[in-house]
Amino acid sequence: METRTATTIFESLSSGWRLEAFRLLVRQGPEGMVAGDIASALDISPSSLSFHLKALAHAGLVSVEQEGRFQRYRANIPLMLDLIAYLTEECCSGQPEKCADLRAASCCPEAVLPPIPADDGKP
Amino acid sequence: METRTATTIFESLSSGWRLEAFRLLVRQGPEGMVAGDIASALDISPSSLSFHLKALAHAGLVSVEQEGRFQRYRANIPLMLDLIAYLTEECCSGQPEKCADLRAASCCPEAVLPPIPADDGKP
DNA sequence: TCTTCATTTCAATAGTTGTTGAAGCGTTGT
DNA sequence: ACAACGCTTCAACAACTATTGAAATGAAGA
Repeated sequence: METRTATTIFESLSSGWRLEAFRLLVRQGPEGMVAGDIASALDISPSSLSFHLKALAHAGLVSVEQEGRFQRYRANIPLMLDLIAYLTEECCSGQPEKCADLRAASCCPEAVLPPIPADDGKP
Repeated sequence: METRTATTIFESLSSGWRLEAFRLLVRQGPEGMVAGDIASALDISPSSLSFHLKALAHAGLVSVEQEGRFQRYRANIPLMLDLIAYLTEECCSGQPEKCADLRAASCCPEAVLPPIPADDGKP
């Protein structure tokens, strides 16, 4: 992933409204949600929500599909996972022993960082 | 994690300089890096770097320690992992079958999302 | 003590972001 | 055709963010 792509995504998650909207859509899964329902759930004006959804869509974090007179939004979960991979890749330059303590500090680290490769002694 | 905390972190990763600095520190691991070396590595002015490191520190993503006349910065990896957990929690409202296709779309999804609990038929 | 060095702080400036309410656009139902 | 609906776009404005270079701070060595 390019730096530019990642910063655009982070920027899109840097507002409370946008983060809440995205999390709502992640919770909703493939079903997604139409704009009006998101606005009701977050208690935000349609115009303001539209502004924020546009930023999320521009970053690629949500997709839109027209459905009659509604606009249905869905979270782009694969992109979210790519972002996480980008953020965690090359942690401690791939020297797992340096990472061990840091990994242990989180509740379920092995679910998040790439697995520590077993050292089989080969070059 | 509170929304406010998360948006502050995302905001701190929404600039190219800050994201590059943080990734550099993640790669560096517990050893960290002094400000001057970060500035050289990124080819940025000390004053501008200081501004950006301050934002990362304010978000809690990096820590600083004085070392003689140097300032040593280190990535806060546990916080990074907490953020990831916050972002991925409750994906598809915990109904894994809805998530299956989305997980499959990423290169190594089981390393990133919480494991899918086996359905043993119990209530 | 005086100088040098590493880094941060400050002030000025230019550019960007978010909110509001009104207007616009396409879709649906009468 | 018309009105109602759902949503987006627009313009104006206030608030915030980043960059620059100069000045300040504080530690180390002569």
